[in-house]
Amino acid sequence: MTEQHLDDFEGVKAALPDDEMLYDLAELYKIFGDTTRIKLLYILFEGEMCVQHMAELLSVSQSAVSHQLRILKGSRLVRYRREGKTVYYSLADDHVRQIIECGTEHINE
Amino acid sequence: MTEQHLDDFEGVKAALPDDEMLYDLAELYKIFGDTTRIKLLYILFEGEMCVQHMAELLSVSQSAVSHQLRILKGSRLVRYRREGKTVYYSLADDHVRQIIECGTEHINE
DNA sequence: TGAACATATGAACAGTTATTCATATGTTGC
DNA sequence: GCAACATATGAATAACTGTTCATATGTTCA
Repeated sequence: MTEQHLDDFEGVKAALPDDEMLYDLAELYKIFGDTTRIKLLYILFEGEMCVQHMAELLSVSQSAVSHQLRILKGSRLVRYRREGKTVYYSLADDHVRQIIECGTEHINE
Repeated sequence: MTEQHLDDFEGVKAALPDDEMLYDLAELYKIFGDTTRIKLLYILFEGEMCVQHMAELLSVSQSAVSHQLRILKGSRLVRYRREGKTVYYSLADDHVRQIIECGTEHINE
């Protein structure tokens, strides 16, 4: 006996979000798909921190951290404020936390 | 006046999940960070579908779809059942939906 | 202004990844 | 067994990505 499967191509096609949104969504997840960036975000869960300290804490070069923060900034996942020579980064909002919690649930299934 | 920022390296370090979990988490998000895979998952939101139909629907080669399904299978995000020559894929559980909804919220902020 | 420091950025390189092509595996019906 | 079909898979290639190195920008203080 045959189970039900999708034959209505047009119906399914219509249910798909538009390409732009699918692209944006993939771009967002791509950002979480790197351990350095994930670590940076986890650090910022604890509060704000300057670039050099993040670099030291993760044993990564200052340049690498800066490059990654640029990406996080570009996606509006983090904010920053300058205080003299130092720049402190922090989470932009609570979305990051939610997204990471979502993924963590699957991992710890 | 100085705002509060993190100085307690050891404290923050202790708050970080272990490397293995951070790695797994990044690997999971990496999977969602590709438009073809996101589209496949969205299709499966509607129900189960065979490989060739997915390929046609997305205008991607059968081989490409199969390769991507392999990755999705590997992360236990999709299931499959064989019916004769045909293999039908479907979502493994509701985690996928939750994770994607989480990301969508940030996009539509 | 100039030295010292913190961060940002461009170019180059190495490693990774998605697709394609060719082909193998697996299933059905003759 | 064999032809036809559906799917899976390995190798090769092109595109993308993260890090490093060198250097630029920006800030402070003397």
